[in-house]
Amino acid sequence: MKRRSTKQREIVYDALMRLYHPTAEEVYEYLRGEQPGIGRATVFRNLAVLAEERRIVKLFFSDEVAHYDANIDGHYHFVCKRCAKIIDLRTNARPALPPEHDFEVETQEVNFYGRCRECQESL
Amino acid sequence: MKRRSTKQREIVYDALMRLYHPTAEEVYEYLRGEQPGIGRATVFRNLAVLAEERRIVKLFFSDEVAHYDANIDGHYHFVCKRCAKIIDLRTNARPALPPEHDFEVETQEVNFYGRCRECQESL
DNA sequence: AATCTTATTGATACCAAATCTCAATAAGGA
DNA sequence: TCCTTATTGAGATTTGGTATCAATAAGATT
Repeated sequence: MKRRSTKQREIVYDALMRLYHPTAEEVYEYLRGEQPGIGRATVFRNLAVLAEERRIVKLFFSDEVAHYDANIDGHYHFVCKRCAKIIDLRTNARPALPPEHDFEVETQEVNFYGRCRECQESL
Repeated sequence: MKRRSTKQREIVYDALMRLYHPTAEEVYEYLRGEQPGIGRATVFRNLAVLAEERRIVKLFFSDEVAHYDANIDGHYHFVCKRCAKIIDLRTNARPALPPEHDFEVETQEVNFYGRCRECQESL
């Protein structure tokens, strides 16, 4: 099944570059503003396609909703348990798989959960 | 709101110790066998309570369903993208947060995605 | 440029995981 | 034993995401 390049796919990709770790729903809401007529399923589908093509990254945190990231450089994430902010952590270190395993690793993710600066005072 | 200890909560915890990274639904199905009468919502609720109390760990992978783990020692996970197996990776290394951040880290997770041994041959 | 094949779209229906509601039950302190 | 109220179980509801399908359009072939 040869893949075609479509206007909608690039619109979704462009939107993602302007948003910070949005969910699919958030991308859709954002685009309804600028591109009325775009379908919900189209947004969800194209995010999946883009992730499969490795142009974007699909992220999973404890809120149980997929988030997307146009930044495909390997980096960690910090998630605040109180305000739910997701923050990029630049790093060059990356955890290695224990060598005794025969796994073919394609991607990896490192997530930290806790409290961001602003939320540390509050209960 | 003082928490009470209940029979059902311990039943859920015991079940989790016997299962390997189950989803809440799988715990429920398992318990319906041994403890008919236990409610679905009760299983979901108690898994959440146990995770909040840090007696178990709630895990998030790319299948977008929460998994639970009675092993609370810090360890990594490998997820096979083909057969969906989740495998514990023992390790003593743990990634550190870049020191310039003011975050209070409570938990962290490290996940690898790829192909397990048996799935490397298949398309 | 006209034509053809079929990937993609958008509307909608559908599904499944998780949560919410609420009357009945039971934990555990008085 | 009595009281307060956290917890339970059944079922309804919510919600993120997927499947269906006729209409559209990408892009290869004449």
